[in-house]
Amino acid sequence: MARHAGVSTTAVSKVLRNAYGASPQMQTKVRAAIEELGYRPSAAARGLRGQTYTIGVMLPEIRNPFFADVLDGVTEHLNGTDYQLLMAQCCNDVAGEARLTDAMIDRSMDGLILIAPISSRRHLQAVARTVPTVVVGRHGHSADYDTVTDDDFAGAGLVVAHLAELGHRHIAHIEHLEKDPVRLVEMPNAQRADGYRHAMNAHGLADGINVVSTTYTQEGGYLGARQLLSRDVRPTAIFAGADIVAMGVFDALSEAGLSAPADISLAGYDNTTFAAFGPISLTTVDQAGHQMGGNAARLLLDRIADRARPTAQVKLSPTLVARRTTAPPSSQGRS
Amino acid sequence: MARHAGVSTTAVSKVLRNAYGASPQMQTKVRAAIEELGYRPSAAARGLRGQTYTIGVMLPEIRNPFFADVLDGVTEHLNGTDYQLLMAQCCNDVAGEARLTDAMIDRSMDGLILIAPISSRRHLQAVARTVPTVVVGRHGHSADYDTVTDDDFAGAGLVVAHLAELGHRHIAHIEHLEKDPVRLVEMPNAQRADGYRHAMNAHGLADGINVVSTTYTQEGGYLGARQLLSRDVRPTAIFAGADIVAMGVFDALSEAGLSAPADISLAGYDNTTFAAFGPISLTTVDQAGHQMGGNAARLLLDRIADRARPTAQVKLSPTLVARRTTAPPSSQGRS
DNA sequence: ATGAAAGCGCTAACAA
DNA sequence: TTGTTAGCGCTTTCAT
Repeated sequence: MARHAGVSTTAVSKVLRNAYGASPQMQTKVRAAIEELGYRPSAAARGLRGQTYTIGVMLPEIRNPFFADVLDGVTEHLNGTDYQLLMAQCCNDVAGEARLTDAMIDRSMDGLILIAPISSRRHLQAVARTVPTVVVGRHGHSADYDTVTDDDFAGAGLVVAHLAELGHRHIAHIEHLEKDPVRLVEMPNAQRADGYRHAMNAHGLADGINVVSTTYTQEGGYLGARQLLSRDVRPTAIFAGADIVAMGVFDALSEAGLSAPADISLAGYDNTTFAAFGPISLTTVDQAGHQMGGNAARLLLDRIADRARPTAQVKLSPTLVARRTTAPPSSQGRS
Repeated sequence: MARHAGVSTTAVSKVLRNAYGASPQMQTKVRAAIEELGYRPSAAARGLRGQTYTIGVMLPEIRNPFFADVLDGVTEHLNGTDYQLLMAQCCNDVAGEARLTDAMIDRSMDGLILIAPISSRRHLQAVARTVPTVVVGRHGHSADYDTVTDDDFAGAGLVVAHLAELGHRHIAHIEHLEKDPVRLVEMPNAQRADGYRHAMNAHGLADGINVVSTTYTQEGGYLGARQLLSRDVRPTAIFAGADIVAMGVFDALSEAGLSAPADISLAGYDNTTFAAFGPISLTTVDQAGHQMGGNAARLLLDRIADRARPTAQVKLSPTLVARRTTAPPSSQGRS
């Protein structure tokens, strides 16, 4: 290739990287040869010395549209740069996450964006010390990685305020069961549950606090709702910790011959496309996933440029999206 | 690392790859050193000589749950192997697809799975000649790449048969507008439209043929349905070419104060989680995305093992999933 | 069975 | 401004 252009490989390398020390005529000569031979530099070989121009994104679940929003934000920010985004879905267990981060490091990626990781803090730190890393959707400072989060505590408060304003006093919450002490502080689900309790107290609704612990899945929502519906005192509103959980609640409601908001008000969290869908029209909280992704990408590129820069914590504010599944409590709902 | 174990780098390499020529004692010695140093082989450097153990998946749209199903099938089949899956979302335009396939080739991936690509056949061939490739969700033979498809023609037939059996005679179809002559034959959307026409004729419903061309998006479904509803002769049933299109149809129906199946029957295609969701309960066609993914992974590994093997075309049979959005036509629906 | 040496396609330090 | 040279961390002949 270099021979074809009649120059040295160094020259080619320089032109490719727009590095210092390449005359205009050299540039044209090399570019012509590149064009002619359809030459493409091997990112793999390049990675042995310099950068691979590859950024890895780890996502826990591809089906959750919220993560797709985040991804769009990342993609958009990276458009026009030389970086290529490669993502991998992860398996929802700590060992799998470690395997995946290792795999990305082995492939000498230039930077990693970890979305809602469940790994130990210790592992995240180790990863971040090896390769520039941004953690999305997990609270907690670190000197090694930047973070982008949504203010989940405040978001839960928005939901409670909305329902309280409609006149609900007995507002139940379905949370994702969390036992690990670190994650209990850092995971969004825990923050939402805390925010719920705090807001209930703040609105003088301490008596209406009612939490069911399941998982952030449709199944979890279904089981949680069944539990709530079977209790002596039935809540007039349910705040599901995620839209996907609300889907499960819908299932349980229709099974019980109930509907929202006629019999019970229902709110979710994430503003997924599912929530926005007309026939559903779920009241929910918008996390601005797009912005989160954009911020993550920006922070990552900044860190790649300067690894010594102090870490940043970006916290975005959620907004309530009131739709048709929430309404004032029906009289029969009170008990 | 080799020094730490007191052996040559060659020996380490051999142990790592379970290659011939490593005594048991050598094995243990090396493995001990690996453990001790927490050593990880660089997949990047490895790629310069041998394989990278990386498989790339290109998907057009991460939000479509059908693609997630396919991905699950691929992942499951690859579990337990040394291969790591990395995916990238593509931009729905030919140039972007080319950029992405190039990027994956530059990163010396061992194999590619292209899901529903819109690139020219020529480009696909060029890619497949460079790296083992399996094309999913696109009809048409090639001597260079294996294919995995669903029998879309037959699937459309299932829908028409189901509706005809219910007594519908005027069944409209919303298709994805396709002009490119090659894609007109190879793309699933075109096959579905063909299958629809064929089945309508076969059932003696040639008069009821009514096709609207928009796009396979929610917006496309909305616009298509509005067009159908505004015509003099209103169909008693709508066959949307994809579940996502059916979502748009729902929007248009509720806007017009109509509902399915009371006023009009509605069927989709893909059996996405959305269709299965209780309150929706959309009649649709199941493509067995999971199986498609598994087959794609299997074919790819086979091809990586033997690049000369003749290509295979796997065509899976879809099944109808009758749910609650289809019913016999209401009398007022006839016009 | 083992290890020395060459080289995969690049980039970076240096010399010309 | 240019080209020469020495690696990056692996795999792969080919001697030993």
